[in-house]
Amino acid sequence: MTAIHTARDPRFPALGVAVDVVVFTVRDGQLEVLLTRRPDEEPFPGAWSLPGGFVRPDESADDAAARELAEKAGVEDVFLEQLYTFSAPDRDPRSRVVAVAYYALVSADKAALGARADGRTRAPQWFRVQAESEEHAQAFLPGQPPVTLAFDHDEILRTAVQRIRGKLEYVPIGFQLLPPHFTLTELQSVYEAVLGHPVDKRNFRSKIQKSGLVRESDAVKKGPHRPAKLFEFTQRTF
Amino acid sequence: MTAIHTARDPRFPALGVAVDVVVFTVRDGQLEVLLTRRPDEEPFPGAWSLPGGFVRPDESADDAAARELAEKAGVEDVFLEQLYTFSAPDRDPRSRVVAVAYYALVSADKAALGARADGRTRAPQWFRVQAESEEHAQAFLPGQPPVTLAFDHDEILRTAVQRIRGKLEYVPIGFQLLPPHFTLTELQSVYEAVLGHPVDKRNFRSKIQKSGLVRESDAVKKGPHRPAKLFEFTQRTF
DNA sequence: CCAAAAGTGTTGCAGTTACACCCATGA
DNA sequence: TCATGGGTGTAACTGCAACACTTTTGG
Repeated sequence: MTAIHTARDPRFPALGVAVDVVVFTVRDGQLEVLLTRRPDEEPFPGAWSLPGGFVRPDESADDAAARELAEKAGVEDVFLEQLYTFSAPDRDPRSRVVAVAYYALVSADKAALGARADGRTRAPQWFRVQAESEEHAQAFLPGQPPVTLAFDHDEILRTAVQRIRGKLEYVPIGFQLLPPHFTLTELQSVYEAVLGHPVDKRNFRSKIQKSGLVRESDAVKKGPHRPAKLFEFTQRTF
Repeated sequence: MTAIHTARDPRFPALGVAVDVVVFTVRDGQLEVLLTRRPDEEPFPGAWSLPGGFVRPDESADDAAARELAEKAGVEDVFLEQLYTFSAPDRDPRSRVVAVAYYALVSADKAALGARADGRTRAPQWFRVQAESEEHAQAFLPGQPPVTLAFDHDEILRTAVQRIRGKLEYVPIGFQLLPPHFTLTELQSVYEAVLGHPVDKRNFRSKIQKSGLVRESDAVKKGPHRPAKLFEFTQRTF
């Protein structure tokens, strides 16, 4: 900790730049977020926090976020977008760290592969997101009270939930949370999980079909009931 | 330049955090942006650039942006919002600098007070913004070709123009660009300048009046024609 | 034949667009 | 009286919300 107080170029005060990634998935109709456990050291020993880490000298923040996502969640080539930069001088009690926050959308099938442990942090874990109002968002495990996240990560999570809700209305990000083939009911379930409220089935289906964003495939999903047509995106990126 | 390579905490590589502020105003129906001239030293000697500077150890990026705005544009208490963080490793050829970009909206009456010079940089100057398509935005002086900005500031400017256009549609930021009392024609002119295209007078007026965001005052603006009613915002903040 | 989920249309309302003329004033 | 910008209403259209029953399958 003393090293950072050595004499240096005054334009570069002792200050770190980190990325934190809010990784979302939807599983069983529930919005979930990936959290990692902090080591048993100050600050916030053992607390849950968003996966993140310092930006390396030769990489952009975007690169760093993608790297963290690969390391902590084990996923690549997913939707990843910058959220906001958090820079309160005391947001990290040890030293000055500016956090460039990102959010990622991962389909449930990819999410299952991820969540690997490394040496310092224990295995990351998926938490459900509870966000009844616009101003609150909390992570919790079923049957347990919500957890309080380290640093300002509760605020980052809240900001991320607001962002995806707003964005879902006019950008087709819902597709990012599904495998290549999906039923319209599954797509609707994703929308409901993100928005936090039910949507009308007939209106939803007609809107989606009119949008031209999905194409009917010839496969069906079977079950102990009427089979559902499987759809696919007409374009993978937007 | 060597100082930043001294041994130090590895979590804090030699890396600076700066803020750049895209200060907009609307004057004579034209969207304008404030630019400062770089000193005659590398990199980009004498080039025009967005006002900005390094974040100090004890201030947040928000604070730094507000400070830059006060120092370079001479304005305080204006609309100022974070835009995006630019972090390509080579965006500053000298050394690693991450830029947290902001955009500000200043009314033309306040803008006239600002634009002061300091020792290193010459007096900042207002440039018009040309942005016919969504993908291009350039600064220019009347009768002159567009200027190429230093660093990645052309990209930042373009991002800022996209942002205010998108935001204007659903957030009443147009008011930030006007003095406390204004005519509906002036407000319409601000919208047209930001959006870059004309809007229908009758539809605009009925939408604004229905919104409840403005209140008719009892003053009028005179001229060599029929006097126009002056309006005021019903709320100063949103 | 029963349970479970899939699938399907219409109507009313609200918001948006397109559009042209008269009004009040100062010079 | 003329030039200048201020001010006003309506009709067609489009998108969104509300709403309930029939179909297909496996067990």
